[in-house]
Amino acid sequence: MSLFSFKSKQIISTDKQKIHEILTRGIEDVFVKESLEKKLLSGKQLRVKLGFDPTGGRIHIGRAILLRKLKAFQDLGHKVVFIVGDFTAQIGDPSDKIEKRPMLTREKIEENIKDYKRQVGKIIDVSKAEFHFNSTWLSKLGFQEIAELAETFSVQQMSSRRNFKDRFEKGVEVSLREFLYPLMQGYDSVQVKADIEIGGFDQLFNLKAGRIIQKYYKQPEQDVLTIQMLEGTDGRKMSTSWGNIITILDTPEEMYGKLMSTKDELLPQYFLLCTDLSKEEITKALDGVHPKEAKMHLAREVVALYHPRESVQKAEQDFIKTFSKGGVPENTPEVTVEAGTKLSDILLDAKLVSSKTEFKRLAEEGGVKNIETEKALTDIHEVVTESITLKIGKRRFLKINIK
RNA sequence: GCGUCGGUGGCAGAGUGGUCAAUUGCAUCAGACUGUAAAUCUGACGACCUUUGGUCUACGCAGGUUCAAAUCCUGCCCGGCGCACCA
Repeated sequence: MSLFSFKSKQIISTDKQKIHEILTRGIEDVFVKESLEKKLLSGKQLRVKLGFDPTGGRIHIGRAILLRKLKAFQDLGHKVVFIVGDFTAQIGDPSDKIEKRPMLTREKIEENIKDYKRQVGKIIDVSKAEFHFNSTWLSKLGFQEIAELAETFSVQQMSSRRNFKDRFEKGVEVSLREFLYPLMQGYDSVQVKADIEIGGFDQLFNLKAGRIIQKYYKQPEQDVLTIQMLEGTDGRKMSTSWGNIITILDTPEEMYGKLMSTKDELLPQYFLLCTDLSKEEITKALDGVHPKEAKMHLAREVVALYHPRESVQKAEQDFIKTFSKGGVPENTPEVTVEAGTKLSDILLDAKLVSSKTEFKRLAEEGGVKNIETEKALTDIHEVVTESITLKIGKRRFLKINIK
């Protein structure tokens, strides 16, 4: 062991209250609980692993639950270890096999990681965390070793994994390669000597695979922590393609608004998983409180985690002004046109409507309003002769100035 | 490779020669109502126009049959499943 490892002796907190919080809040499953508790109380610095694919994209607040959990570990003094799945990203997940994923170039991966670090940095101190590329070791494995790794699982074991089983029953193909994926992820754990690995509940099998592989390599087995899955703002699974996500890069206004538009039933879940409020505070925030007020409270709490305090207030005021009082938001887009320009053309140019037909529909439905007079503009051939501010539907606004 | 079923609007999934710009569900959008961009109800949901109507483009791609095709035929491309290939 080199001298450098003694350079910064990390002080590890064994605060029982905090440990309890880590192991229960927003947690779906802990495996093995006793072992993990013991480890955390031992005062030894633990290596907490989280893998991610460098495919780019924004981190949403469902994913942020994981990161916030990591942060809790980091706060206790433990080591956060990120595995950049550059290898697994390329060959790993064949579930979307309609189109073969384009191979990510080295530069693209680097760029994505930089971006990822920037985003993660909003939650975690990345300077204290380790980053490893799993191609470093996975690309060097030979068939000999892969075969040995494969020996650690039986086909029956793999087949009983729920999402494989489902597909067998439905008659949907499961490729052999998919069987290999847990092996790779597990091997990552061996390489970084993970004490703990965390992931979403859907990752349970892969996480546990790490234990099996570590055991094979005569390493102490990692304990596994799975996080509850956060539902999207509409109650469905959170997914980029559904558009029901809140990302940690959203502006305060976007975040606030999206949180306000969540279903009432999701309130307790969001409070528990997305804020730092204690259980008692959450109970207080919900008990007998008007859902709208509770939601505003939630929105303030969440926005404050990712944005400065002042912008929280601003976002709230903006929301009240725009939606509760029917006003105009701060950042209303503006256009300047010649007098006599057709309204339909202006809106089309401003991309507020996708076609003239859409404009026609909106106008006929009374969805295009002059904000000052509250009058709906129903004439589809309306021509603009003076400066006006329009509200189209509930959340599209445009200020039109005349040259 | 052989067989078989299939490729339809953002998605799922009807439709098997005219009444199809295409049922329905989800998503989306609007209106009403409200507690908010929630819930509920109502409506809209290819584009363009001189708009009780008209025109164009669209049901994997390319042709063909027909007065008429998402629907029938031929070829091609892509996908699911079964069989074979191993034992």
